[in-house]
Amino acid sequence: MYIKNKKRMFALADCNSFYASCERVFNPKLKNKPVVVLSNNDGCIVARTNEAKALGIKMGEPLFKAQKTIKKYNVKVFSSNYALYGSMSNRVMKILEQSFPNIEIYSIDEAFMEISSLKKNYNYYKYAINVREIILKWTGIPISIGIGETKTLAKIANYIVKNNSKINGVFDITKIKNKKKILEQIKVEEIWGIGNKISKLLIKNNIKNAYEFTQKDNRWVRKNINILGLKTKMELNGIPCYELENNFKLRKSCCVSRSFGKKIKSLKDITEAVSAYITRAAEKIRNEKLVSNNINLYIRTNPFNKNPKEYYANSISISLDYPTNDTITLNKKTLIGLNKIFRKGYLYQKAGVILSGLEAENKDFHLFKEDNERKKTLMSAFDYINQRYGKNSLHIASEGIEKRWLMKRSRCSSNFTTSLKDLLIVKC
DNA sequence: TCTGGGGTCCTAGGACCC
DNA sequence: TCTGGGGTCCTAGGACCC
Repeated sequence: MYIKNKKRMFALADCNSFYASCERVFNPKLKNKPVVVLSNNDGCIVARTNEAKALGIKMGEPLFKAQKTIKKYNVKVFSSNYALYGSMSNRVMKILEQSFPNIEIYSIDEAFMEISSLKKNYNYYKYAINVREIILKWTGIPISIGIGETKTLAKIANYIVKNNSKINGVFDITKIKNKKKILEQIKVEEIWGIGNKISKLLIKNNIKNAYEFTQKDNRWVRKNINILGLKTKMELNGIPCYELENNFKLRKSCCVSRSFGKKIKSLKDITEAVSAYITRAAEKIRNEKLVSNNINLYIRTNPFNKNPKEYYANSISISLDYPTNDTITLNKKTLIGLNKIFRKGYLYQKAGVILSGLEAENKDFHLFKEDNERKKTLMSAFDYINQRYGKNSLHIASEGIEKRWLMKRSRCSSNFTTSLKDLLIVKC
């Protein structure tokens, strides 16, 4: 419950160039150097330090397109190391949680905080500066904090910090009563919630910046964009439409998908890959005590290939007879689906499985109860062995041994925070 | 030659019913 | 020849996010 007329305040903390900053923490030689981190399969650039941004390397750019610049300026390149980033993220989030009572962890490197409940006349700016310093000192990760009357304005404030070297890590947009000048400098495509499609539509209608968007008629926005567009517009005007979301919400789907390290042709190789993906997905939902009602499986060739005769993509939705998280049941069903959609003669590039219709495991499950209990015991043993002796110590036969489909990951740093060997190296 | 992965929400349109 | 209308529910696809 919120007191009417009380000024609302949201803060957004966002780690700067997060993945690249993580690499820097454990490799001081990277300080002040251009660094980029790649997506899975060493495909695209997904994190860049300011030095790399200054060289004109774009977010999401395929590695091969940036290769020239990388060589010329000796940019340091890393494969993504999610074990490391996940553990660094936990450290940052712990400090934020201790500093702010109402927090929503929004992504691996971002968190929203509702700060209007802090003391009256509190100096939010000073407090945020202080938290920022603690995080930098204790984890080595630099962050930016934006403060605004709504989540969208906090995002804008954060954007301003990141794009203005004179601002020292924190910007409070609530201090600016007339926001016209500041919003005029934000291009529509930089607004949170306005993506590629909608920004093009707005520009076509002569709306080029955030201020012009705030001046547009509500009915026009509702009709030509959608309800979310209208909410975004209202948030820019300082009217909160989005509250903090609680972090314990059960997820609704679970996806495991990968591009293959090499293009693969045979049903045998795809079977192995798909089997590994569904096994991983089952593990993930078991870990969260969820069961699934539906599997969606898709396979495709390279979508960038211009020759339509060489392109094939298909998917299949498989309803389960009863909700389950049993690896063996899920594997069987998925592989039946795969046999239905697989076509010979194509070079496949990617496959994925999505478990949906997720619900909490029900202990009073009557139908198939005995069968279910037996499977559950087996899966517990399966998970125990893999946790105790390392990932994939035990796996099911259809995953295969050759694994010709495994992704590329040629420039990976060590798991400094999780492996004992690396911890010793860091200490020395 | 080489182009990521994992989520959420909204909406249009089809299926079905009376 | 003439062939309703309105409601609900579900799903696929599209848009967005990091």
